[in-house]
Amino acid sequence: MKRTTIGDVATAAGVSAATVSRVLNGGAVKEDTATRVWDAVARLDYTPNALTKSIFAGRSNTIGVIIDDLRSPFYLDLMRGIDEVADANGSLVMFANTFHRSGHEVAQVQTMDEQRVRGLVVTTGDSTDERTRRMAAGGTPCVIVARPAPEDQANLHSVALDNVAAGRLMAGHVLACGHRSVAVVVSGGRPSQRDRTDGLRRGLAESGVRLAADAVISIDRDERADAAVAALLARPEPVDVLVCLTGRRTVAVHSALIARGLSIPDDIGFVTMDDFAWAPALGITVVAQPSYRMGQKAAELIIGNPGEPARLTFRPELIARRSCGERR
Amino acid sequence: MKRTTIGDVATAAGVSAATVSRVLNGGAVKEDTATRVWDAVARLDYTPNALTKSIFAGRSNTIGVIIDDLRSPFYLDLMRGIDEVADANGSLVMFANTFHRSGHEVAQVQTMDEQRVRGLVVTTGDSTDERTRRMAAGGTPCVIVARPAPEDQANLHSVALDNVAAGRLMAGHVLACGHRSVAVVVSGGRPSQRDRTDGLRRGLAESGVRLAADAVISIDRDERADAAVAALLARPEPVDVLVCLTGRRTVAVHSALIARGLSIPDDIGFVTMDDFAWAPALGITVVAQPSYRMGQKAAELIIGNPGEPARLTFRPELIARRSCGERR
DNA sequence: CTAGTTACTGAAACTAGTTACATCGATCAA
DNA sequence: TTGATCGATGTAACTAGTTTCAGTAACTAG
Repeated sequence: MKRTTIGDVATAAGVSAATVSRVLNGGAVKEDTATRVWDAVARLDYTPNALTKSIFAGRSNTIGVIIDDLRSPFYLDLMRGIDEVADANGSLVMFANTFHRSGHEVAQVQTMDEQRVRGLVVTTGDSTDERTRRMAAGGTPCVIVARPAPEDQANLHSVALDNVAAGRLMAGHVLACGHRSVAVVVSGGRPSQRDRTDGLRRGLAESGVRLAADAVISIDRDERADAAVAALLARPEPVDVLVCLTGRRTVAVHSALIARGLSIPDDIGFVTMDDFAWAPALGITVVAQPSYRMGQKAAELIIGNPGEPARLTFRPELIARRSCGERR
Repeated sequence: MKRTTIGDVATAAGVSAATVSRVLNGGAVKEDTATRVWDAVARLDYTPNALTKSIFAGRSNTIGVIIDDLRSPFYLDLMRGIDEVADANGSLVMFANTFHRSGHEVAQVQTMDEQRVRGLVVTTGDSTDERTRRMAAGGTPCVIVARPAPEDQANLHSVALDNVAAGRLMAGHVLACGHRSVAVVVSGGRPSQRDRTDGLRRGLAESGVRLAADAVISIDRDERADAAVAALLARPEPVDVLVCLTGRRTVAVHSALIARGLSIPDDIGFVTMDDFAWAPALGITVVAQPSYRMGQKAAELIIGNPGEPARLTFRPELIARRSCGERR
């Protein structure tokens, strides 16, 4: 099924393709000529080919986003923030999910580069990979989200939470709620997780509370949550509060606690990362990231594209509810 | 910043652009020529321009998705399903969010058409709009999700839940739990909402339970949930169970109930649409749609593109938990 | 030793548009 | 009346690739 081209419109209107282009994009054209062209456009149902425009422009008007998994309150809101700004600027969002297949990321970045995206937001991988770095070097603004800030390189920006502060915020709240024996769940060994753990550990240490090495367990799949919680609770020292440093595991860890018949916060306190729709209803205390705003900023960095690398750090915010045994 | 083109690679390798193209896409090329070309590709960091390929092919390798709002368990899982199939087929997903601005949808469809997407998934709007219909007529497979099946037209497919069955399923369960006085919350007057209401009403009627007209209230924004619930409870007849026919309002409606100090299911039963991550933890009974599978099917319809229109209807599934006052 | 076949390669045409430049007629000032 | 200017339009070159066609060289068969 051959589509209508600018040439077809030109023929129908009895003008050249150049004139049609001028009518469509605003050039000097006599009024009745323009009318004839618009008429032909409507009659032939002509839809210009944006791909062709893009190849001429050197790049498309699309922002690429590479994400591990949309389920995860943080990434979902990030996406929404990116999309909002993109939409306001007439940009589209192209989206690729790695579904946790590490290694797939490089291929996705390559694909985005082939699509000549206007900019790229990368949220996966432990650090900035070589492919992304080359893409930035090639002139495409790239924003690394929630990873360690990359080396100083043009077009390579970063948007991240102050993870150490997040850990400290949790430590402060946990202590304020009267807890002294803390157990921690993280997911994987990502730098962001390490920073949160460090912040928590230091925050606790400043009040003389020590976080034992075996009181921190990493869960890389939801199915492991039950076992991890069991291991944590089996330690000789009884646990006052369970701190979950990853929003991605909140459901699984919370469920594991409930499944063991523990009542929150009476039997055990619970704090986690990232606010979510059901947190108020469940009374779960969280340390929230401004994920929507981070997404907006990421998109703004791409659209504004300051030459020199920008490094944006966001402040975490404690939303105290009931799950940590807050006094009312 | 000028990017490396196939011509640059050709010059560097001492061959013509045609030969480079053949090396890259698999044509008959002498081995040492190919080696020289690959060498030049690596040395110059050449990334082929997919846009150019697409313009030649007549269409891109991207699936367009138009959605109201990603927050909503149904749409999120639908997206994930689409993405999974797209990814497996080397396709990308291009995403546009209408953010509930009705009318914006037509512009989004137009944009997707300009991008020459391989296919389009539309989930917004009350019915199939003219623009989408024209796009299908132009040869782009379009899948209408969760709307009334469009007229019989080539390339225009539909994927939907059997909404009447969903309503009946709810009626059956509500009755089985011993409830007789039912109140209902819907969102907007979309056909899917009407069908669910009809199914519910008929299911109840068959057991002699009448659903009063003023026992059904529509909420089109989360903020209205409190007022709507108040109005429902203010009716002379006491309400046994509140049925929420839209997954998008689950949080708001549930919270409104809790905010009034009602205990679920002791004071009032609660059933809603669409399963979600926290439903097991909260013990909320739902009628689930196979949203992930529906997304996969939508993508498969686009990739497989049967000429004749396909109309896929999915069966809802009741997941009984505790919120409806289930006997154990 | 020649004709036919095959493998490889390049020139040129093509995709669907944009844009620089040339052209043409009309208007206007000298 | 003539030269200059201007507005409107077409021609042709350009974007970055793919593909067809033709030609060359090498190889095989008779």
